[in-house]
Amino acid sequence: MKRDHTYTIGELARALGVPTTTLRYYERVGILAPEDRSSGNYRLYTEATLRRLRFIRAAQAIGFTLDQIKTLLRGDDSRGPPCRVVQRLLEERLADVERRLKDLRHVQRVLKAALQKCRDSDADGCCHVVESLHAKSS
Amino acid sequence: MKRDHTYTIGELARALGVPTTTLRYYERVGILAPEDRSSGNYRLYTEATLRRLRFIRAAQAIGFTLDQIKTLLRGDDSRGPPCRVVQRLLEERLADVERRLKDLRHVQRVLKAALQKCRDSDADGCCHVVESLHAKSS
DNA sequence: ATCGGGGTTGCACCCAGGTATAAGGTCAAG
DNA sequence: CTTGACCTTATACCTGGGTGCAACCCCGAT
Repeated sequence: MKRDHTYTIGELARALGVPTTTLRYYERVGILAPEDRSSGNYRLYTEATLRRLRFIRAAQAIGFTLDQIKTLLRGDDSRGPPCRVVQRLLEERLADVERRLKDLRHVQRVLKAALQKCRDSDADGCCHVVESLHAKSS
Repeated sequence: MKRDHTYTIGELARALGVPTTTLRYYERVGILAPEDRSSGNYRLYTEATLRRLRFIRAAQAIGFTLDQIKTLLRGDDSRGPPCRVVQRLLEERLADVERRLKDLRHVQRVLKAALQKCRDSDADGCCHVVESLHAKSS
């Protein structure tokens, strides 16, 4: 086990392919602080920060906002976790995703129909798109 | 056929459930202009504007940006349409939607797995969410 | 000692699609 | 002829997740 290994901001950035500016931004919005500062006032990060950052990026990919991710992480920081809160967040996100899936499937159908129309009326003026986009739901 | 019927901005807004401010915004960005002005300098819209607005909202619901919608509408305005352009826009949008569907299905799986884990480890500390979110793709 | 490639700060700006506010003009009904 | 609902303009601001810039500091190699 490597103990005490620290990263500068650039090293952390390279490790996860995140711009350094973004890491400073994360600090500004209070989601990812460096563990310490070097003698020369450089930010110093540890393995723990690395894991935290990895989680943040994964959660972002899932569609959580940084604010929500903060909440998810609070459950990690202060054990005696607001597990309920975390679970609710997951459930809400899942519900969102499923709504979104439904909507997108609808959109997919509409687009396919529009394209079909477009291709059918190839020769003539074509593109009666204006008439053919009738999405009833969002 | 009702000819010449005009709408004030408020009437148009009510007709489609769009705030008047948004209609003025649409004018600013050059996507929906009033046909004329009244003696008192009120914006006057016609049936044609109404149809155009309906299209705009439908296209937005499909996920097109206002810029893209402008392009779609250019094919409507100046006949001798850039039909190819319109078709390409539809195809690109469809491809986007399908990518997004794929991503969301992945997200759905990850969330379900995380929730399952959360529910399994009900009694203990619970919420090993931090470990369980491993979305490899966006 | 100096040079290049790090790092630090603060502040402004980007995107899209609006929303808010202020200060005033118009119009129909009572 | 006033009241109230509606309209006009201009300008600034909002959200989220950053990006860009200026001006300066730090550190290791030459």
